[in-house]
Amino acid sequence: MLHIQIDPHSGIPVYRQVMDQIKYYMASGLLSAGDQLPSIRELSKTLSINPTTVVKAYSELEHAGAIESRQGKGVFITQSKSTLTNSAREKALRRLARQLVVEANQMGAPPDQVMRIVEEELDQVQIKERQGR
Amino acid sequence: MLHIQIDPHSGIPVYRQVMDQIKYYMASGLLSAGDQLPSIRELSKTLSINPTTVVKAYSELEHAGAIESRQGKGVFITQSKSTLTNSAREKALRRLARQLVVEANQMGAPPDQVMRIVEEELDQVQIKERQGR
Amino acid sequence: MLHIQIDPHSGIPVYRQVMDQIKYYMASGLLSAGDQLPSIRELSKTLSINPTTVVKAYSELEHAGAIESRQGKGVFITQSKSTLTNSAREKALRRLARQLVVEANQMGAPPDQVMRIVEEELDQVQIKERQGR
Amino acid sequence: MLHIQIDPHSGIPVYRQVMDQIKYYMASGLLSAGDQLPSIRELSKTLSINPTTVVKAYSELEHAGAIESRQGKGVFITQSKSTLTNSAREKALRRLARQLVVEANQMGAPPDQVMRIVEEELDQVQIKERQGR
DNA sequence: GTGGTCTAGACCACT
DNA sequence: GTGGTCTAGACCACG
Repeated sequence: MLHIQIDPHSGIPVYRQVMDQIKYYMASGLLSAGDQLPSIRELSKTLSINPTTVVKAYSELEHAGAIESRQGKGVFITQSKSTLTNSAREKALRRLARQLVVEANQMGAPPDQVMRIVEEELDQVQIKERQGR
Repeated sequence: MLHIQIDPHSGIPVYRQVMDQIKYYMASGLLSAGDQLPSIRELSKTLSINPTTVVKAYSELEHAGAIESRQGKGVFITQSKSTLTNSAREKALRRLARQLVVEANQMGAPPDQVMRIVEEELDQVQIKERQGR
Repeated sequence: MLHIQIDPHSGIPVYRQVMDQIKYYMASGLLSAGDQLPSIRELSKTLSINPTTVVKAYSELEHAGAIESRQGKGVFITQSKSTLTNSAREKALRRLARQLVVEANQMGAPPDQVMRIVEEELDQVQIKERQGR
Repeated sequence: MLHIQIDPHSGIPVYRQVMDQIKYYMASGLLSAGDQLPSIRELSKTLSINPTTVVKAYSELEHAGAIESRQGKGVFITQSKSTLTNSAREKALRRLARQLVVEANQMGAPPDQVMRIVEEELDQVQIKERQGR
């Protein structure tokens, strides 16, 4: 049973919130390859959102290669071998890193703090991954 | 003279990019209370963007209390640094760091690559700041 | 002015028909990098289909890297540098090639005919590409 | 003994894959008029798919006049080859070829690669056919 | 039961 | 004006 929380006033699109939380569960090992996700109808009822919003979240995740939907069967986590080129991957990560760094700088946070936080987040993913197996 | 760079392909709204970079200059000390900002007409011409986009950026900044427009005189900085508490700062950074880490995990990028990219981006900001002063 | 024809009884999803025809126009050089596509509202009215169906076609094309949509400006053809790995590309093409070959075999079409048809289609794309430049 | 292979990841509906491969065997002469097909129960067990999926494949084939089910006796082939005219055949193949070429263009794959892949797939079908006889 | 597509219509964000 | 998101509800395809 997946615990996803939606904040309709956050300004972040609802389908994005769904995607992000599923990705986080995957990174932290609570969801792994082969696991079945809640059905579109079920999740939409649980979250009190429109089914098509869930459809959008799921199909974006499918585009990203994170999940796979099978007609009449359901939606499943894939063992994603990335189909992105190295340069595309680097570029995407660099954009996120820059966002973090600029925000930190703007707030006056020292580089050490940024590195510490990133390390901690990396560890959390690693640790949970080990637990899951 | 303010060096603002707009990337129309970044996915971030243009008015947001303008705001962020002005806030960034305020945080890094290049702009401080009392300094005058370029006029709407001037900035829109320099950046080749729509004047109404600059209007939106300025009015959001004014709403946030960061700048003040004085009729017929121009737009001026009213405060020079962020007022966030330490814990709020940490929380905001952690959100961005988590996004980066989760995305990296998704793409199968190793932790080393993430750390390397963050370090590189941190260095780059430092360099720019030194040049600016 | 783009001439797109929709056959609602073909069994092929409408958004797919839109995508395929735009891709074909790109391949044949009638649309090239930088060109603006009809707006969502305009195209939906022209084709007498729902705007969200056009949205779906456009956003799938954007995922494929073929087009780019800019908030408040419109939708434009990109100069797509592929972000797919070589193996993913080969795999996708092989699937289509297999479909063609199996269908041909099923119909009793000789290999020569298949090769001839593929060459002709390749030529058509090539020729029009040269004309466009 | 029919060798049918199902790929649940191909995106093609399972019942379609079953139909296509039976038609393929008919075209290649491995199945001819009067031959008996495996029972629904047997085939569904062999392929590890749902019996209703086999029912759907068989009934579509029956509807198309390719097979005939005789109550209590089994399912039999009624015709052994495609009845398409040359021009219809050419048209169908051209549609598939165009799809392949357009997609290749989209991904920036050179014409040579397309030709190479088609040749390889043609060869592979030939080999299978020879082995079957 | 499952997911896939489409419609009609609304509101928001951006330029 | 542009695209982006969301809702409500329908029908079809698949297993």
